[in-house]
Amino acid sequence: MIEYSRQPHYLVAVDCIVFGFDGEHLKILLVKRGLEPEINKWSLMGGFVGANESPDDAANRVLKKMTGLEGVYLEQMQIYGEPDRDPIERTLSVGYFSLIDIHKYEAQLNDDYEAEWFLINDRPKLIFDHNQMVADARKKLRYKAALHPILFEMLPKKFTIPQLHILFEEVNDTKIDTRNFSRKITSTGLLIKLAEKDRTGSKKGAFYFKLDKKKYHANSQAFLNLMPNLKV
Amino acid sequence: MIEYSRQPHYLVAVDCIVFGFDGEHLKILLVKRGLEPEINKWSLMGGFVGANESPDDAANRVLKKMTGLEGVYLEQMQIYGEPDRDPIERTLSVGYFSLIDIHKYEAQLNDDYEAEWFLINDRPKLIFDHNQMVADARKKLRYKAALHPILFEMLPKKFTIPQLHILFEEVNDTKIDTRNFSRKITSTGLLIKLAEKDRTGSKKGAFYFKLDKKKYHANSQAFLNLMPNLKV
DNA sequence: TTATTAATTGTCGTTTTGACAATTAATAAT
DNA sequence: ATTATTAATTGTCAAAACGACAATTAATAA
Repeated sequence: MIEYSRQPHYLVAVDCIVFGFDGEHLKILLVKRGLEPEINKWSLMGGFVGANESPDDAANRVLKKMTGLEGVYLEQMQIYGEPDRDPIERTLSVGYFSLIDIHKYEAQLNDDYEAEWFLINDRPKLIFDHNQMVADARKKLRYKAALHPILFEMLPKKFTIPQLHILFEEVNDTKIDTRNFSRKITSTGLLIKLAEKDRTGSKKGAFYFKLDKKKYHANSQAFLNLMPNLKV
Repeated sequence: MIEYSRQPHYLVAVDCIVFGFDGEHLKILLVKRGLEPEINKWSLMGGFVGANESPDDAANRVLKKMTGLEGVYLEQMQIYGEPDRDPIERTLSVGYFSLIDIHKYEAQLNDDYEAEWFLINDRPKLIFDHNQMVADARKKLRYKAALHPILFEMLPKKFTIPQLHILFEEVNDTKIDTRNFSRKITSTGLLIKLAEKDRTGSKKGAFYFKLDKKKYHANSQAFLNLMPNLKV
């Protein structure tokens, strides 16, 4: 009969794929690894799951420590558990992907943890299976963003439709008709138009919008169709 | 500095939510637990992740052992890792949900493992957080089935549209217009009409269909809209 | 031959979609 | 001051998808 005592025990870690948007391009936040093996190589931000915390707790803790941010969008992706994925000792890692407003990120932490933002399409090779994690996260981000209004999480409180438009194009790596896009986005009923305009980058200026938080949280589970000609 | 050696180690398990369809109702397969604690209580089928296997491997092994089936639909759901979820020792469990053709299930295994099929809406209380796992799996099944043609996995090779119709209604716990349903299902182009008819249960008989495997695998990632008036 | 039953095919107005064009509000140039 | 320029915004329209609803068909039983 199977008993607990005879079973092998493993290390359990979390790794976070942190996405941000600088107004032009999709970026991810990487850190220089601080322990052996592969010390000083680029990796995702991660850590071991402590004795008194759940994996979700651990991911939030790591994120807080390395970005200064709390209560950000964080979603469990999948577990990575090939027996030999860590050469030192068997470690299973729970992958999370996170969407943050890049401007809220506390830049002084760059120094503390040797963190750095990279263009998603121009990033260094990462340790272990972290490259696969990034690829999976990107795919999942695309999938979710096509159905649910999550990309707002990467924009400041006040944003314009052109900003949102560029972000959608970045995430999906495709061109989207501006006219149809703004109609579709406004028809969700999730945006509240503000009186103020953003004048940087255009003569006419683009109206700021903010999220209707109430409707956003009420409808965060609803299926939308935010991408034209959608084929995954 | 954080080192591997100082970190706590945990047991890692898998638990499978196995869905089946008997032609009328959605069912799940449960087993009587064979080890302490909570021995002889109903639980999901699960097991510890062995030293030389990934969690996916472990889930497949458990499923093979307890149902006799290989190569069935199996999808990672999420990890369950609250520190106190197992009273004996900290154990993290990866939840999987699986869709099988209930008729392929090898019934003699009922005796070997004290397994039993239960109506999804009339099941016993389960141990630990397994009740939550079932609730999560049900939600995820609904979500995925609304977008991707996965419910075929619970039907035999030859099936009729009325059978599929009942299954969709069961999964979504709602009535669906038969006329619109069959139009929508056939318009996916995934079904091949056979010459043979199923004569049980109706005078006219319903044509058998089979899945166009080629298109099915090519389009398994595509977004469909298989549920009318969809609001999650 | 007719009644019955469930499967199947059909109708049609409404809504959504997406390709494409025109207008507008500002600033910069003349 | 007038005009050119630029990007944001609003508009048009045909095709497709959607969903409420009805009629027909293929079999068996009466």
